[in-house]
Amino acid sequence: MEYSEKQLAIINAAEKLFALRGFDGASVRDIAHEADVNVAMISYYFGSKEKLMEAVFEERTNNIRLKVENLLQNEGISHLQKVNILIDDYVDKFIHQQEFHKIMIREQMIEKDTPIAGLIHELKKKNLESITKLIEDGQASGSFKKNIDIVLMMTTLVGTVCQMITSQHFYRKVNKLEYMTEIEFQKHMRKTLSVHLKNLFKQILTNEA
Amino acid sequence: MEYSEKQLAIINAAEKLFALRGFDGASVRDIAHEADVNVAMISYYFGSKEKLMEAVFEERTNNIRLKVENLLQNEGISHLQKVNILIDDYVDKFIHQQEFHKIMIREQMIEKDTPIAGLIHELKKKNLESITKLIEDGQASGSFKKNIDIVLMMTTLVGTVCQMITSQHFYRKVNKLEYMTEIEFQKHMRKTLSVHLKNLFKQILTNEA
Amino acid sequence: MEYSEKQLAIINAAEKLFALRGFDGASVRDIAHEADVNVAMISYYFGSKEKLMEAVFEERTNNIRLKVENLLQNEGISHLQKVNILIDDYVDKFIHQQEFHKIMIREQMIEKDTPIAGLIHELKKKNLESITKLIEDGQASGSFKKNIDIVLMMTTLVGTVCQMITSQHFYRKVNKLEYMTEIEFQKHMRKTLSVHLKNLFKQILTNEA
Amino acid sequence: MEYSEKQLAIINAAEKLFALRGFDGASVRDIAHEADVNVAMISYYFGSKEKLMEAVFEERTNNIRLKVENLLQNEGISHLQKVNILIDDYVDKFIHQQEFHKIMIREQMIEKDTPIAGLIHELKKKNLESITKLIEDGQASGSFKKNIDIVLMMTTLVGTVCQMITSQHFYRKVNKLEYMTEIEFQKHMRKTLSVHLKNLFKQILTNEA
DNA sequence: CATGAATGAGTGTTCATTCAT
DNA sequence: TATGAATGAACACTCATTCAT
Repeated sequence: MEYSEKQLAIINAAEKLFALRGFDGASVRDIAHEADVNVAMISYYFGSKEKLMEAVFEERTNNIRLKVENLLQNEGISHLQKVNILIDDYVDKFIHQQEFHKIMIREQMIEKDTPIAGLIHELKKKNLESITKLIEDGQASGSFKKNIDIVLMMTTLVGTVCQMITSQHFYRKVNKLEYMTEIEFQKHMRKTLSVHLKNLFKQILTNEA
Repeated sequence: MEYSEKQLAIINAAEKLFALRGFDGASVRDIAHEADVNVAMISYYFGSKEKLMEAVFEERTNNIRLKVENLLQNEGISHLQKVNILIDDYVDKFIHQQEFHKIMIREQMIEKDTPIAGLIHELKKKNLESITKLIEDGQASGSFKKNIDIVLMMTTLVGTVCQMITSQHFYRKVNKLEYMTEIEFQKHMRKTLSVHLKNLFKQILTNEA
Repeated sequence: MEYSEKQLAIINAAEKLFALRGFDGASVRDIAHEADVNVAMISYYFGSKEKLMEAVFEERTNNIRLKVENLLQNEGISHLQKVNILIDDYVDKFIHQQEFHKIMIREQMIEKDTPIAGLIHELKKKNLESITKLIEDGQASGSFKKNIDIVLMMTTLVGTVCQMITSQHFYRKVNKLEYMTEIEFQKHMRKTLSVHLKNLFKQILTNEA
Repeated sequence: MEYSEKQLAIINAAEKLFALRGFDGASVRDIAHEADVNVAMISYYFGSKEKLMEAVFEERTNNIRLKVENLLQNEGISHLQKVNILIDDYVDKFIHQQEFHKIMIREQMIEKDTPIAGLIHELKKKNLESITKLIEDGQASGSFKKNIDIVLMMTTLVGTVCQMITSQHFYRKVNKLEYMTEIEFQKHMRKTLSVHLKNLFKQILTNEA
């Protein structure tokens, strides 16, 4: 699907406002105003508010999947290094696409069987499969422990990053990091999360500390 | 604040629907219908939809704080055991009050300076202070490592539990646990999270694996 | 009709708020609060909000009719003096019962055939009849001119006083009488209107200036 | 401000119903129905019910001010004739814009400091200034008496016309003028008021009868 | 292709009134 | 008799969407 400049403006505005106020809290009027287009354009281009949300998802999930395919075949690096690369990749994606991920967090909680719920499920399943391959590879080679609850491990990965995103104001205040610019703080979060999660994963996956 | 039976019915219904659909997604008519009361009762009892949300928060946060005070003085158990008790306490609270915690997750993301944002901030700050005391106690006695990023550690605790809650359907499906009753599955989650988090914390806090 | 203390409190509160905000602008809750009684009392005592309005009317129109009967028979004073007494009486009544008269002004404009419209019509008719007798008496004795449009004359009397009441803020400001207390200003209005209207009536009724 | 046909329909309907039932007594649904437009159009065009009221005022007060400027400079007519022209002008305006003037009467009585209260005050002040000039001109030339309470005089003018408007049903009934058409009756009122007020003013302003 | 105007359903809230005690 | 609780209808207003051009 190729979108025009105006359509992309709408998608960007929608992502921002959906993240900030939730689906119901963001009105199509607000979105249209934010995107600097006529209100009618949203129905005109996307059919409905719900379809716009789906478009946001499709647009943002295109390149969101973890790039694990090439990684698997690369024999020059250790299995743990591969996992570490994946962690960095994931943290980066999350921090750079905070707004979209906020939407995901919200939508995950809704129990309705919407098309979006399906998209999220699909995405998570594929990510899980990629990781599983990587882990099983490491287990086969003896690098990783047996009996690893991969879903639980992923829950800690995703959960820690999510929580850091949703409560970043609190984290910043408590640690007195208000002096940083937004970008500096993002780098700080990125580094901190990276080190922290690599340590955790090393412990989960291997027997060493 | 003491609430009547009807008021509690409204609070319960509101908690459920706010958790499921978000504040804007849940209409007062829906809530009234769920609570089996007249729509006007909500304004009558709580003044407004916003005030109802605040009532939900006040009602649910009354007993939500971690019971760390008595724990600190108990000298019969090790510092790590104290932390483990706290983890169990936290996991229990979260699982038994899933719906309220979903609301908290949602509200955390909104950047507006609402009274509720203040309540959440206060709650997190107090919990953090409690934990900090416990950890510093352990550090002073040499049981725990120095240089522990407590906020980050808490982020992993809260994040992992949150993520488990929000994606429990996915977790259940992938692990083929649909055969369990809701209560059995909750027990399973509780146990799994408890063991997992205790392991992680042991690694974070001490030098042993 | 005898009213209890509470009923009178309600009637007084209703008069005040109906005058200030109009019938629809004053809620029964406001009235109950102003009267310091339970909301349900209003329906309980008076049946409905409309009936309360009627009660206000009945209560206030009991003694509002011009006391012309005795005046007619008094042969010690001239016809013009009798008219002047009536003018003073009318001005006094209006100024001391400003609030009720404001309600009357409002209700007069509604075209619906309410019981209140009937009460107002009746009151005006009786007042007109009283005046007419007095004027015709004066005409018979040769004191007053023939061909006097009594209704039109009364329109000027009532209209001037009404207008003074409704625009008293404007009158006070323009004439820089803010330094007066409320009571002083009422006395001032009373005197000014009295002199002014007596002059006008003298001109209308007689041939002298 | 230029209004579309639909907007004018709304303004006309609002004027009618506000005059008849007062601001609070006239619902936006009634107004929309009277104007034969969708309820939402009122918010769409005017923003709110209050803003609609303001629009009614702005629309109706555009040409409502007394045309005294040219009159002052005209040297071919006497001062009293000028006053008489003004009286006719005023009576005409009032009778032709009865409904709007009813709104003014109602709004005048509310003590709140609304934008509309300000508009009314401004209008009355300007009208008063115009009249004052005219009167002072006449006084300077010796045509009019000294020591005239102009505000009081205007109170009689405005009050008499107001009262005639608000109680026209009574006037008509008492004088047995029901046989007239609405327009005939309006002409009758116009003529009657004109003669009556000119007489009164002549007496107030000059020494002759 | 694009848009201002328009719509009907829905929002949270307040209303006068009635109910149960 | 007196009242807190409760009700259904109505309130002004906003919503996502559609229409006419």
